[in-house]
Amino acid sequence: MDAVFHALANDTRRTMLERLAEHQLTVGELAEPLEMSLAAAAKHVTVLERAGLIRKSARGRQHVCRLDPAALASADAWLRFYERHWNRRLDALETLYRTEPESAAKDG
Amino acid sequence: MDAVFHALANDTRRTMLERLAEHQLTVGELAEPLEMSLAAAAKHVTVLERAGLIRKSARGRQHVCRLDPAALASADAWLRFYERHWNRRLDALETLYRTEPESAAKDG
DNA sequence: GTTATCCTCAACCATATGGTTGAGGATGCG
DNA sequence: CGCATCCTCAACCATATGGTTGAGGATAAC
Repeated sequence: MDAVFHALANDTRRTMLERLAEHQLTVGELAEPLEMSLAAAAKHVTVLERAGLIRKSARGRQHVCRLDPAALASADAWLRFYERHWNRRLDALETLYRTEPESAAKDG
Repeated sequence: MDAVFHALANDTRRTMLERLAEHQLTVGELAEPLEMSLAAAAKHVTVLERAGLIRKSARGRQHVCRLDPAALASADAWLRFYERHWNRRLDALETLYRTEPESAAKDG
């Protein structure tokens, strides 16, 4: 889970995922629009792979990357689970504002 | 967005958020169960705060932390948006398997 | 006023991260 | 074969991260 969120915590890598949501792409294709070396881009790909967000397979000398939604689903599940709590808190706060504005203001 | 996912990419901080989903807590209360110094825990709190995930307010010498769901909602929105694409890809892949197993195997 | 408590801040350290370059393996092409 | 291409690997560098300790500010308690 650390690895998944860490992988998502970088705009280059999120952009890669966005592009991979459309087509599968080779490492070179992923690197092409980026203003960094191929080696640097390949490192980002490795981070995504080790987080389980993508899979790589060799096709000749090209390495094709495609999305693996399982890890993303687990991150999503984490957020959704706690979202329930947050919504509960927000509802409670809203109720508090309606009934006791001063106390609610103190709370937040 | 980088900051939000970075903040989530650490188990100590996710645990803090889980606890804050239940009650608001002081920095000391957040630090108490952790096997690290108060200063280290306070640094984690700062990371959460700078990501916009929590808000801190002074109450005497205690600093009370409570969840701010807005940033979490944005992370959730990102995941949900791309989830649509992933699901579409998965559906397409499934269809491909039904109609052209060999070609589908090549694709993944 | 004095002392204890809660927390921040600054300095420091080890390791991780994100980039570079250069070398080289494996494959495709003429 | 000989060479170009795609990519990995290793070494290196600057900076960030996650922890420590020690000092100290602000507030609470006596």
